[in-house]
Amino acid sequence: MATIKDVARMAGVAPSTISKYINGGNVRKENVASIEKAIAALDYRANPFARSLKTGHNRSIGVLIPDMIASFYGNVVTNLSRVVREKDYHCLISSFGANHGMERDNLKFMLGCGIDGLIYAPEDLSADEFNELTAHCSIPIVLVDRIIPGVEVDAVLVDNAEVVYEAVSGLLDKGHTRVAIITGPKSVYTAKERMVGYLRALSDANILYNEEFVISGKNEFATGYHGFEKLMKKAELPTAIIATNDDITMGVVTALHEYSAQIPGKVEIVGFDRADVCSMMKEPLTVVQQPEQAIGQIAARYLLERIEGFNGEPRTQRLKCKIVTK
Amino acid sequence: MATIKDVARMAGVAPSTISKYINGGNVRKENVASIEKAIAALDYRANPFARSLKTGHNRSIGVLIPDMIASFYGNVVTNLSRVVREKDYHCLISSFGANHGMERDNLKFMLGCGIDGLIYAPEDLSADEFNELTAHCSIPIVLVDRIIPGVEVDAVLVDNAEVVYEAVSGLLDKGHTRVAIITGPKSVYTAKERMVGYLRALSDANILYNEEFVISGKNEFATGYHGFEKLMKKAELPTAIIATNDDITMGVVTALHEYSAQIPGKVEIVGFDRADVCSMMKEPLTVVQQPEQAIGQIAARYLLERIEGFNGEPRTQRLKCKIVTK
DNA sequence: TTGAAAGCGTTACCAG
DNA sequence: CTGGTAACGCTTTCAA
Repeated sequence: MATIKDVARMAGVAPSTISKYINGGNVRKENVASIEKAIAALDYRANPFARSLKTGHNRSIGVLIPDMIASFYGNVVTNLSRVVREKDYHCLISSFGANHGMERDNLKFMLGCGIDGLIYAPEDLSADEFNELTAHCSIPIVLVDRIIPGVEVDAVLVDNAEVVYEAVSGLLDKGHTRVAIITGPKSVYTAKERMVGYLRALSDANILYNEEFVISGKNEFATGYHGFEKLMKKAELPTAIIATNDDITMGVVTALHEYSAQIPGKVEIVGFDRADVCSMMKEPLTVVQQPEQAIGQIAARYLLERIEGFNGEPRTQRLKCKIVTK
Repeated sequence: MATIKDVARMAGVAPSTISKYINGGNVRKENVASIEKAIAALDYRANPFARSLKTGHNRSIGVLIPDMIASFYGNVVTNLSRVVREKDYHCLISSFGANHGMERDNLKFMLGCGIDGLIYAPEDLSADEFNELTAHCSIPIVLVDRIIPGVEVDAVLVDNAEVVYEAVSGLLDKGHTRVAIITGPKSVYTAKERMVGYLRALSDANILYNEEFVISGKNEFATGYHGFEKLMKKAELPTAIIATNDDITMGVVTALHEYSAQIPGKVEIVGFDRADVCSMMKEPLTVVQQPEQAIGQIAARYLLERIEGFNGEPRTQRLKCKIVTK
């Protein structure tokens, strides 16, 4: 690769002049011409390492998420990267597959790899671990989707408990009395909050909590599908089910379709995230739609503000989810 | 952040000794002790920019894919990152959302950002553009899932045409004569190859190609769902449909479930990728299962070999897909 | 085994 | 507006 010196030599000016030109300084017209020619001829591109060594930043942000298979994170990341791109930043994305060791490991790498800031959806990290890992690193961090209780940084979340409360209350208002929930791992922040909303709705309606109607498992298709099967074997069948994750929802919907002929009465489903699916189905499916676009955009903005020097108190943005029925 | 000099001062040795220690050289026992203490006390981590500036590499590879929402790429990337991690490399992942400008842009950034190698699933880049962009950059590149005709680098693909030929022939052998296909954009390499397999199977069975039975659209749920609806409005209904992408498959399956009561006769579906779904459905669904794990692993290995100096002829690995029915 | 010194490619400063 | 010089933090060399 050509270096700035090669360009300088070819253009007949000093390296510092090239640098100035590249970084938008004023350079005499005739020099501009020869510099541009030399850069084009040599296909010169500034060495990012050398530049970052000098400037201390490299216009890139890290994104650390549990997995890249869920449509939810895919959408968040897509929107987020659009915002940072506008400011000429780039995204380095890494996922840790809901594996605790890998989560620590990736976080460590991200913090040490020279990014200017990090957007992070934690799965299974304690506040102590977080503080230990980030102690000596000065880049700003924004948490998305999930928080670590006790960690005080900017965060962008949704109103998990509230929207589930609303959805379940809606079912109860319609006359359902046996509402089941199929939800994610008990260790995951969002699953916990959603469970809280479910329990509170039941309790506010004076309905006794029935352990049989609570199924918790990994955030995946199988949990929803098998969860539905399990529920349909109970002595008393639930008449409604809320699924708190997109993959779980798809599993429940698929199972419902398959078993519907054999089920006495109807089972009403409330799902999460897959508004695209729900909008197309003939049988009305209600889903909780998370504002993925806003989550990504606000998280990106928070982070960029910090990178550019904002130094105020940590902010927490709780975004409202929508409940959509077709 | 503490620098190597700080550590040296604290440990009472020279910076070069610290460097040697860090990089696995021999250091006197007593010095090891004080060095370790100093590193821990200062939470010292080598500045990656400075290190890379010196060594010319930074043990990271780039992964550039069309989107991060499809489960296919999610799985490929997950497996691939496992392999590189074993060799202590890290992945920088970027997606371009099937947007041509962004694809060029991201490729450019990736090539200039200092990674040691790149794994790339191109969507819409010509050989000329590829060659132009990579001309002056010396890192190895491995193409996955899709190739750019005319570009000679390592590539890991699946036998798209063959497996679709086999799947469609299977349908024809069963007696189906009206087999429809719902497939991705005509510009995408995999969609083109899969179409070839479809056409060849029909032609080998002496069945006339019927334009009405070919639906092409974006690789998404809606294409499958609406495609199914469109097909069911034809004067002559297809008795089987092959969907050449995971999202399209989910769309078709969902629509089938919804409309099945109103459809005279049965419609058999062959889908792509979502073996998890198919394994759980009671109505048998056939899917083409791509070896995502192998794709990721082999691509990673190819790339690491190149990074470590292998300099042989470009290799193309065509992996076999499996057709699974439950 | 150790450490002084040179240098990676860039930017920042300041004198011209 | 220009260019020489110093410095960023690290690794490498080589002499001690």
